[in-house]
Amino acid sequence: MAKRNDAPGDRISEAEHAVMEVLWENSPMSASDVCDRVCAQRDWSMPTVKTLLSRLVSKGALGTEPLGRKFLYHPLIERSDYVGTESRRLVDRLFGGRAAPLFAQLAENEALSDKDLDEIEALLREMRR
Amino acid sequence: MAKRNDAPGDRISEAEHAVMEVLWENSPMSASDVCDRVCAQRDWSMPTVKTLLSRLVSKGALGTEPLGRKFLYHPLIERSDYVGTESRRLVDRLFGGRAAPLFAQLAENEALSDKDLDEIEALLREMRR
DNA sequence: CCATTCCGACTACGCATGTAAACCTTTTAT
DNA sequence: ATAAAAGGTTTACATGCGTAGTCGGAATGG
Repeated sequence: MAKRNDAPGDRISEAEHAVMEVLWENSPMSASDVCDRVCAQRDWSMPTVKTLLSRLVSKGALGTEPLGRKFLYHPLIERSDYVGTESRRLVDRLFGGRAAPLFAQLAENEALSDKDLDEIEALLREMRR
Repeated sequence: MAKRNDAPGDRISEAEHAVMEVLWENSPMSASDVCDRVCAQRDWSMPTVKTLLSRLVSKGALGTEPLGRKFLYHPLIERSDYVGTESRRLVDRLFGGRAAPLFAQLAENEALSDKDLDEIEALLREMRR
């Protein structure tokens, strides 16, 4: 197996991730639209969002499609891929690649709601089949 | 509530984390001993390890205790705290704070061994009580 | 005692990141 | 048509991080 990186380029930083989130939620979007959403959460200015968009494009995480003279941005990598890669990174780094200790950790920190427990149980049962 | 950071200072970077790992495994240790262990895994040189140790000390993650003219380093923060904080960060950032989607993600990526499943099931049963 | 060695502290440096201003071109409104 | 607005590109800059060299003092060996 080769690199597990979907984007040919580098890693997506945390700030960049916030931008990705809004584009994953609502796909082809212009820079100003992205700014509207993102700047509502983080307190960023337009130039900041522009920079992040550019970096994501050069990292191969976003693609652009010209609409008139404007650009529409859309993700080139799947959210599930990103999330999967990041999750695995954490599990590898902190738990020697084993998921059970992670689960135990979350349990200990009371980070598991009843709903979580139910859903996990359901998933478990499903996987057993 | 204030800051969720255990160490009064800043975050522990990934390289720093590697140093913390060896000290969590074997607590009061001199810089050269740390270097021996760490440099076996990552390909670092002594100065690099020294730098990381210093940074960890100034971040409040490590304490030093003079032994002769040498220093012995030991963790000031618990591994479980660090691991817990990091896990929660990831869950918050990627899964809206819910653990079940993380679990689903790992399941989908086949990141769960049979052993993991067994252990998680056991934990689940235990928590239900 | 003097040279070598060991060690911690300080300095260095390039790259990523967070954050943003300046600039240039094109469109739009007056 | 001309000024203003909109949008993408370039440049900027401080901080953090990965990685490492140098310095100065203490210990040790001869």
